[in-house]
Amino acid sequence: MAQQDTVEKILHAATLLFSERGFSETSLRTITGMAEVNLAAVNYHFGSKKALIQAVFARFLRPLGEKIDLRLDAASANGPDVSLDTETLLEMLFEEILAVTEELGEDPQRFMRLLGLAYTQTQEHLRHYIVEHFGETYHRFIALLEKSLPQHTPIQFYWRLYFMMGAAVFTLSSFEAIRSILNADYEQDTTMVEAIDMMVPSMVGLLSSPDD
Amino acid sequence: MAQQDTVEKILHAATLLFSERGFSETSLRTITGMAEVNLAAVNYHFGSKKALIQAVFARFLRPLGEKIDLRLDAASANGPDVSLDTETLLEMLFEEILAVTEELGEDPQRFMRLLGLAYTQTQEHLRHYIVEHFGETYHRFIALLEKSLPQHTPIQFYWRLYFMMGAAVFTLSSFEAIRSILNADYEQDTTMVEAIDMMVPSMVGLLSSPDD
DNA sequence: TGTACATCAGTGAACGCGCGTTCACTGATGTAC
DNA sequence: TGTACATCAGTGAACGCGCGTTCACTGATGTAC
Repeated sequence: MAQQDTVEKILHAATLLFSERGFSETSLRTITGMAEVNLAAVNYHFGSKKALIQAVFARFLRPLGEKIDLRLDAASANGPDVSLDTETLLEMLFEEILAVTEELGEDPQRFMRLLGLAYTQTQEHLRHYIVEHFGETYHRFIALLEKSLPQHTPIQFYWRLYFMMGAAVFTLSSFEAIRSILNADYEQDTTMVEAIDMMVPSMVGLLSSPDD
Repeated sequence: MAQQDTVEKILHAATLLFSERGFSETSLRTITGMAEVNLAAVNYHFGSKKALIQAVFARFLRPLGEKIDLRLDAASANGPDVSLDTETLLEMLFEEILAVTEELGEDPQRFMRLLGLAYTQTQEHLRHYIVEHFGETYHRFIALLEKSLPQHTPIQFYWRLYFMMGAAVFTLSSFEAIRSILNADYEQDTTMVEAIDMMVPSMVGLLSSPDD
């Protein structure tokens, strides 16, 4: 068995289990059991549980950052002061999230749940890791989003950005729960793509409605 | 020492520590250490760690439910088909959350963080407990909120409700982090009440903006 | 071509540690007669 | 009023368990001469 098989099997199982249960609720024994590899293989390949958690995020965030940088580079080819509107920026972000998860063969909902967990669970090392490895693209994207909403003061923009992130992370990471309630109470099925299509206009409304 | 002292000391320390670290990341030894009571006192008074987690929520949710029921009763005294507008309902909810936390001598932010954790951490017993003991008032409130937004289909309303809950829980539970970034980047301090004042109009906008 | 050695993915068993829980016990207070 | 008993909040020490990590080892593959 090639090394990549074991590493990839561990990353896939860890993505699945971490997104379902959280980090400290998931043991290495559960992960290696599901991946059908030896318990010691995690420490052999990654060094520690913390490093495995970071690797799970790097698997998504590295290609996502590259894709977004490419899109922003392409947009700025026309001139140095790019200006994209709010909706275009949000749609671009969701498109690339869906593209990355599809290439990795993972469910996009799992990735959104992981992002939510990175914010809400106590994993200081993880937040540092994400800022260090993904902060540049993040700030580049946020700066363009702010530019697309010139009506706000920086502080108003900042609050609304957080409201939006909360709505997006919470909704997409609880997608399966919301979906099953919709099924039970309204006899209506829904897909992640439909949820995003419903969410983008709401997000734009939330971001662009006038101050006070 | 009267029983209430020990019980209350445990509940206070647990509220503080759970909201900061999460449930499985907080050990009974840490809680009893901070509360300055014996380790075995938790199992003596509450029976188990799970029961302690539920008691921490009951301490907030029981009085909150009672207060909201009273407010809704008072509003419906004028006639059986109450109709309150969206903003009034949201303001009422936040007012009562602030009132309850003040009476308990706890920081409202901790309570919001606990609510967020109840959604995002794996604690099935807790979600069952909350629905069982607080579900009635919750559904009564949501029904009135839906009534205040007649322009939406039930499904549209349902999605927007989730967007709003995500934005509220995420923002208020990350309040301290947001506050310190605002301080550092914009040299501006902010309070929880100001954040809520800024949030309510955004929430109303998010809920009431037209479909598609 | 053959032999000796190095590299490296992977393994099985054990390590110490912190966890939630249990249990026999204490000592103060209240109750019955 | 005095004595025996019951109740109950609280305690100290130990329990077994699952955890992340470590370590000596294996066996296959590649490299040097």
